[in-house]
Amino acid sequence: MEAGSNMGVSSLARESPRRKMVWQAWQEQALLSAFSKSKYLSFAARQDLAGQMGVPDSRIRVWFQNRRSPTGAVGHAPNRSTAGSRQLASRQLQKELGSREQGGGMPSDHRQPRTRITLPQSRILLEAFERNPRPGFATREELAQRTGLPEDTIHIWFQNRRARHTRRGRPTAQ
DNA sequence: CCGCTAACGTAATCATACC
DNA sequence: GGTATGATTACGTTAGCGG
Repeated sequence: MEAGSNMGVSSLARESPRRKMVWQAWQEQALLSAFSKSKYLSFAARQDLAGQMGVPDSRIRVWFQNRRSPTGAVGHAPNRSTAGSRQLASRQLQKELGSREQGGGMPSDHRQPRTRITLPQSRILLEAFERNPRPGFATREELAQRTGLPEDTIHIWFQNRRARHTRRGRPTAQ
């Protein structure tokens, strides 16, 4: 399976992840309380909770993602990727949030507003991507400094970039 | 050493900016 | 309308903290 130049992961030591969050008891209670009300948080609600707890909102998002996982830990369930369930979940979120809204049609705070990455910022990220498509926390922080973008946005940018430009890249005439 | 779970990854999808 | 791409989801894996 290996022929030396594998773009692979085995020999490429992964950079250090972010330091693992350790919740205070009162923070965990706040999270549990919010989760019991709804398994999903709008962007506004997530920001609000993060502000109250004094933690980055990305940590709240990850906590909810992990918490939503069946048994909260994963490990089995050979369930195939059912596109239907994703759509359903999205629908449920929309419905929950939508039911509170009425006639307004203000989808603004459901999702984080789209960040508009400028060309100079793109150049910095692209250059970093060529050096290492999976930067660790320290590198992402450095890029955040250099670009002025949030670290979380940079993390997402790399995920999207890997998904769409790494392997079977199809620039489609560009 | 080991269990729990934050952090992280991929793939698909939703949503929006831009033409 | 179609394309590009940022943000969110489900689901699975990796790895750090603390017992």
